[in-house]
Amino acid sequence: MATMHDVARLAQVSVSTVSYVLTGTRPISQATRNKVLAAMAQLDYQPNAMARGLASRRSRILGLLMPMDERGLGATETAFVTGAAAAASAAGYHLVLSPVGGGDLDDLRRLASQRMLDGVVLMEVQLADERVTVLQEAGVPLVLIGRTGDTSTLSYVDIDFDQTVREAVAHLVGLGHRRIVYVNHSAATLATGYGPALRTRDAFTAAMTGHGLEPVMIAAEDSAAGGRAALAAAFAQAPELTAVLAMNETAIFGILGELTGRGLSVPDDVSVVSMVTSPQVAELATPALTAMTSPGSALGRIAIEALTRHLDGPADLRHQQLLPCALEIRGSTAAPRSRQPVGADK
Amino acid sequence: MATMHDVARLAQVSVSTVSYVLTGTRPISQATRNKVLAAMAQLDYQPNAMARGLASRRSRILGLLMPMDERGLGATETAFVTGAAAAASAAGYHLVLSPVGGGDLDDLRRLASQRMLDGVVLMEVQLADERVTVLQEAGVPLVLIGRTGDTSTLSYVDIDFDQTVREAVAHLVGLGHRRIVYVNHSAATLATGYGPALRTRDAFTAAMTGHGLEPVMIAAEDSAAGGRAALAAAFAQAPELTAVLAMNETAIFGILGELTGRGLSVPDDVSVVSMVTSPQVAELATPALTAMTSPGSALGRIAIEALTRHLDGPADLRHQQLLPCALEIRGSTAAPRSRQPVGADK
DNA sequence: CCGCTTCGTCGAAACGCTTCGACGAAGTCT
DNA sequence: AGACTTCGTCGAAGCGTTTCGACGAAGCGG
Repeated sequence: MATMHDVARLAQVSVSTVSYVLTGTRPISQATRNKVLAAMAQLDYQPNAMARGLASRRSRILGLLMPMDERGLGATETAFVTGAAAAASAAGYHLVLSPVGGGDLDDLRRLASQRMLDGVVLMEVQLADERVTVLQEAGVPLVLIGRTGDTSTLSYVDIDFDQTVREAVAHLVGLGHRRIVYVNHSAATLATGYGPALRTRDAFTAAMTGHGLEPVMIAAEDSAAGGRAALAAAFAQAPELTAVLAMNETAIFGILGELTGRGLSVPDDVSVVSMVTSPQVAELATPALTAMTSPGSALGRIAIEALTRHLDGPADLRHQQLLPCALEIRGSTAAPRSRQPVGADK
Repeated sequence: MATMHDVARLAQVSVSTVSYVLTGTRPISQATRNKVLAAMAQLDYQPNAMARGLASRRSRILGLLMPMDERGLGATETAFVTGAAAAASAAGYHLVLSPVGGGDLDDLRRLASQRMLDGVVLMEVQLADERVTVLQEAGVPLVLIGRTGDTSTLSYVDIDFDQTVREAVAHLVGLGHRRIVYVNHSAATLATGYGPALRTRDAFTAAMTGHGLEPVMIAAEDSAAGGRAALAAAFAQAPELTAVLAMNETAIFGILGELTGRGLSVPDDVSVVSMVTSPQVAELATPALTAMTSPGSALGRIAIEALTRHLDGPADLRHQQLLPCALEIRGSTAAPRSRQPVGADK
């Protein structure tokens, strides 16, 4: 493995000159640069990342910390990752994904204190998230995907849940639906302070109230069975419902199954809108789901860009941005059969 | 940020003694050790990963290289990851996930040559995989999840597709099915030399032939639409089919939808077995799918253990191991209606 | 044609750790 | 009791970079 010394010797320049060619920190004449470059190519030289990191005190590695639960990464989260990876690579950083579970707070502290990561993007942030505290104490530059409760001091990118819910409700109301049920994540998830669940809940209430309608929300376990149970609960609370708005990507298949099981057709009897969903998942269902498509890769990209800007630029500016989901109409929404002049049988 | 010198000064020992306490490379008396440990605690000392890596020429970082396509990680792949992460942590290594796409061969070469990774686990290996070559040339210790065509020189862990298919077919045949169609990945995927697709194809042919039955295989695009098309093709080729064996986790929902669309019920009219599937996905469908459950986290764990053993132990032993999937019977398989004495209407 | 910048390069000192050889102080063997 | 091993510790030499101060060589205005 060739070192800088080897390159310097072959090119007949000093080691520091080689370093300047590599980093661009000081001007180098074209002639010298070419000599050095040629020597590098000839020796197939690759700088040693550790030595570089030690001397410069920056690793050029960014961490993307994501909790990995059993359920796996949905296409939405994957889009974060690919967007982030592309942006990091473009900015000349490596991106490493670290599957830190909730229990690994010490592990996280260690990782952060070891100066191995120049900065960190944190996914799936809770309203009160200890990881944020740990990272801040360790002095690691930080950007969130999601938001804590107190957003004032941190950089973040997040989905604009308020607008997303408002649009979804508007779509349904525009079709003529009046009785709309919102299927959220589980009660347990709500209790832990999971931001998206909480924010969409409030946004739903506000949107429905704004239309003069009564908001009905059901909490569903993140499973197909949870979706089925939620739908049963929904019919119990609002027998005349004509539309379901679902936040829970996992439960949605249970909801659809239960609907079919009750002999109800989508979208003729009940319309379904899936929130914060990727096109891939929306297409899995039959009929394909009308969904609010999450701006997945853009979120990842923007987070990384904010982070690198913070690292490279001198300014310690805060970046705070909300992105709405886009309404994509597919086959699971239509005007309600019973009150619209579409085909008033039954 | 405290350094080793600070600790040494406070504990009134030499720097090397502190290092020996940390690494256990040489014996240290209990008294000295306690002094050092106390000093570390008092200063909240954390060793600098870069300096450590530079001096010891090992980063204690392992890479898990996984291609990230749009579709996201299924629960199966996620299980690899969590299993691997747990094993790495237990062995005192960090695990970083690197989403290297197919095009990033140069990127991979750079990563490997920069001595930042002590070793690598490679996922989703093709039969002829350039990444393997690149990594081998860079001299990075390597374990595969999956296999290349020539398995002789490499360490790997993989699913025992042969046995898995055999068991699945045996289950179906045991129920009385004779006309079984195998829905594989797409023709394009097969053409790229994707091992699982190829191996299951051959295993299916062998298993069916072994039962004196005719193997029918359909290639399906990895999408719900692909599944629907595949089912149509299946009925064209084998109108009297009573069972579907599917390798394609994405297409399976299309298959089920199309079955329902044709007025066929699962499992009464057609039995469905999903291969290499996680319980979570199997439960999404209605009825829940009988599936061959992949040994996900075990695969990840074993791969990492093989890698760390290779790194820490002196031996350059090869580790080659196959794990079968476990048959989990749920609601999507039953005896075929038409030829079994169950209820011979229609 | 003389001081003054600017340019391009060099040598050497970090960066924070591991590891090697050395060396007293004990213990062990004969 | 002397010659030999351990045992526990130290000092110093790296590991392969970056970065700082210095310094000749040009280039420039007056």
